This record gives sequence, C-alpha cells and structure tokens, in this order.
Amino acid sequence: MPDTVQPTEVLPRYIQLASILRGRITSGELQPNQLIPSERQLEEIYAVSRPTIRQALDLLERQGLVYRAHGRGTFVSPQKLQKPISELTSFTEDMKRRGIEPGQKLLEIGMVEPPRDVCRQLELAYPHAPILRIERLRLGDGTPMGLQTSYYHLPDGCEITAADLEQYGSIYRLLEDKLHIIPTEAGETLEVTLATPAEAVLLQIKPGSPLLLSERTTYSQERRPVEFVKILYRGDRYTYTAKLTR
Amino acid sequence: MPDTVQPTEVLPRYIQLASILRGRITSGELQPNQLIPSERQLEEIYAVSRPTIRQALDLLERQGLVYRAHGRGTFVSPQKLQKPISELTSFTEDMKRRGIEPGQKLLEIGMVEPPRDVCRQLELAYPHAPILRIERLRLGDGTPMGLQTSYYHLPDGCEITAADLEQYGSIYRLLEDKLHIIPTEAGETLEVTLATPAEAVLLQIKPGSPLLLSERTTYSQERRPVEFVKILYRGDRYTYTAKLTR
DNA sequence: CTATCTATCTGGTAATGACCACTGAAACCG
DNA sequence: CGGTTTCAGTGGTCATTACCAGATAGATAG
Repeated sequence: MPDTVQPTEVLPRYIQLASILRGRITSGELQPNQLIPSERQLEEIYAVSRPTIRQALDLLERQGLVYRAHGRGTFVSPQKLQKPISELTSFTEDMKRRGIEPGQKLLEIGMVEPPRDVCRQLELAYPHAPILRIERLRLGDGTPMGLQTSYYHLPDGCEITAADLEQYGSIYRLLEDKLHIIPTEAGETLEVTLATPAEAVLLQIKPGSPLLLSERTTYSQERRPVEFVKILYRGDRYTYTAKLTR
Repeated sequence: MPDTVQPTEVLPRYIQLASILRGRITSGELQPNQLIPSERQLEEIYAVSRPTIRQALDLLERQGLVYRAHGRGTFVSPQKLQKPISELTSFTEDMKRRGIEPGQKLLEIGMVEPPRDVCRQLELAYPHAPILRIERLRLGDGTPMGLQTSYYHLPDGCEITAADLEQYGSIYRLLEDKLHIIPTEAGETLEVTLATPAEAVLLQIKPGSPLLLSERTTYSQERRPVEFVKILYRGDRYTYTAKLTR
C-alpha cells in the first residue's frame, strides 16, 4: 500500500486517500478513539486539497471507520462496528465472513411461469412468460443451512445455465461480469415459519421446526427488479445480523 | 414549503435544497425515472453553487430518492424503495409506520446487576453495579406483539423513572431531549427461538410457539454502548423489514 | 482562587473555476 | 443508406478561497 496519493493513478485521489487511512486504522497504527490529524494537517501531509480530504473522510465516516466531532476533531471509531454499513451480500460472502465454508447443492434449474407473488415482486404482469428459477440447498461446512428459491427476470437474450453457475460460483459474480447487472439495492423481510414435511427432509430437521424465512427483492443499478429470493434458514443454525444507522 | 433557498434560514442551503427537491418528488411533480434538471441548470434555478447542488443530490441519492448516471443525468428513483435507508427506529415508530396503533404495558422497571451477556454487550466489567432494566410488553392495536427487555448504561447522575417513561412516551425521545444522548448506530441480530411457558402466558400464545428474537446494541454519538435490548416477537404477528444497499 | 472572556484550534458550509470521462445524438463520410 | 466520427451536455473529480460555528485552553478580571 503506497502512503502517498498519486495523481497518475486511475483511482480518484479521495479513494486513494481513504484506502491509506483505512489501512492505518485496520493495521492498528491508529487506535480506537484516537484523534487523527485535522483536515488542514492532512492537507499538508498528503498534498491534496481540503475538499478531497473531506470526501475521503465522508466515505470513512459512512463506512463507520471514523466519527467526527465539530470543534474537536476526527476520531477512529471503536472497531466493533467497523464492519459493513448494511451490506448487500450473497449467501456465499455471508458465510465466508463468518468463517464457515459455504457450499451448495443445485436441486433444480429451469424456466417456469412465475407465481403471482413473484410477479408482483418483480413488477411483471400476471400471468407472465416463463422466467429463470433456481432452487438450491445452501450448505455451511457441509451441512444444510437453508433452502433457497430464486427467480430472475433478465433482459432479453440473457441466459443463465447450470454450467454458467458452476463456472462463476456465485450468481452475483455472474450477473456482474457477464451480464453487467450490478445489484445495488434490495428490500428484505424476515419472518418465522414452520417447516413443511418436504422442507424438513431437505434440511434434515423435523417437520414443524421453526425456520427463518427471508424474502428479498434485488434491484439493478437502474432500479429495475432483477431477482426475487426466498430463503428458508434453519432456525437452529442461522442468525441474521444487520447494522443500523440513523 | 418555500421553493427558493434562503441564505437567512438557520438550515444549511444544501439541506433546504434537498427538502425542496424531496417535496417535488414525493408530491408527484417529478415522476419516477424522470430526468431532473442537470446540476448546472439547478445552479441557475435555485441560485446556489454546484458544490451545494451536489451535496443536496448526494443526500437524496443516499436516501434512495434519486439515482445518477454518468453522462446521462440524474433521475427520480421508483418510489418503491423510497423508504428509509436502514433506519434506526423504535418499536413505537415502527408500528406507526405500519399503520398499527402502538401500545405498551410496563411489567417491571428497576436497577439490577446486569447478567454476563449484557455486560459484554455494553462493554462493562462483570460483575457490575446495578444498571437500569426495563421489561415491557409491546402491544399493536391492543394485542401483544412482543416482549421487550432493555438495559441502559447511562452516564453518572442520569436517572430514568417510570414517571419519565410515562411522560415522554418513547425512551428514545427521553434520551435525546433530557439526557442529550442521540442513538446513532446499532448492531442487530435476529434469530428464531421457541416460547417458554412464562413467555407464552405474557404473549398469549401456546408454549413452544416460534418467536423472532431480536437483540440490539445501540451506540451513542460518541460510539459508546448505551442500550441493550432483547425483543421476543410473536412469530405469527411480526415481520421484520430492512433495506440493504451496496 | 474562581469565574469569565478570548484567542485559536476544530469541523461545517459555501462559491468559483477548472478539467476529465462518459453518453448520446447530430453531423459526417464512405 | 449505413456505419463512423464528432461534439455538446452530463455527472465526477479536484484546487482554491472564504467565512461560520462548536470546543477548548489559557489569559484575564473579579
């Protein structure tokens, strides 16, 4: 990691500067609640203007790495909540962050006529021509964690096959790299249900066991609904975590 | 709502401008996906400089009201997700937003020695001197929705009594107005549990019914843990909603 | 010695000017 | 007519300058 801001770099200076400061924080050089150099000092240290400094600090503040106090200075946040803001992650990323080896078992993939509730979430007319449906068993360290059913409404001409899914590993990576669809926003709801016999078999639990049902609609960068996902998590295995800000 | 930006106002201009634009969007004057005036046009319309315009638009973009496309312009977001970002709300606010009349029944209030898990969340030594504990039954339209146990670690000399709670209605309002503690950040986890006999009686459900257990630690503006809350929601009555962004 | 004032830090807001990168449509050329 | 180039307009980045407002410590007056 360079410790100076290079005008020649492709990345904007404020992002470079944010990376440098983030590094100094996560490395432990700057301790929690420690006062960091003032904006005018940073101006001299890194030879960039104050608006740029402020843009970098805005970024770090939104990421929860620093907090500012008018008249006193800018401080390093206690690392506790330095994690994501309210992150949009895939199951795969989520598991890795918890130190659990993610896995999956493809149960079914194909084109189906979307049911009414799915049409509503994806803002489609009902009935609607078949769209992509994927049903997967999600594994954590080899044992079943959840049962996921996803529907994708893709632009015309786009296709996802089982082979693609195999190759990219993550649907999100596939969406981004191949189809240039970048999920940027999602609405999620969580509620409690009880396992049906069929679900119980797949998840290797008793019928009637409590499950955490997550429903998520994901939107592309143009705010079009792209994906609707239902995941049934085993109540005894899974904890949902979020970070809230005001 | 004034439609010009006044330098004399107490509020910063970029916030005034954001309010004006927000009003034009929520009133329906600006339709979803409609192109709004360019930053240079807004500069003339509202007689403020471009950095101020951009600050206002940054705000609206983070709030999900508009989205920007490099080289094309700024557009109104479809209102679907115009709701809060990932809001830090109290049970009271939450219920009101759903159109349900919130209510509560105070079960117990007093100073107790915090158990180990509470100490850990509030970053206190264990054992620790007694701190404030409040146990309440949360009602929605008069029927039990959840059972809430809260612990507060307040600065020396601060006190909360049952009378205070009655007067202010919301603990958060009390914290802000009386103690000048503004909750700004919280970590929340959600998981599934089953009702114990005691809990079942209070919530008027059968023992063993599935519950949604929410645990939240709230931090003040100085990132000190202030509050630790456990809420057991009735699984058949409550749905948790969140908005995620990347 | 205490309480107040003030100088001077801090971050917050704002204007001005400049250049870059991306987009899309009009103008151009084969 | 069809494909290409050009260019004007958009948001993205950055420097410079200025003043305001909250916080704090040292100077000052009581």
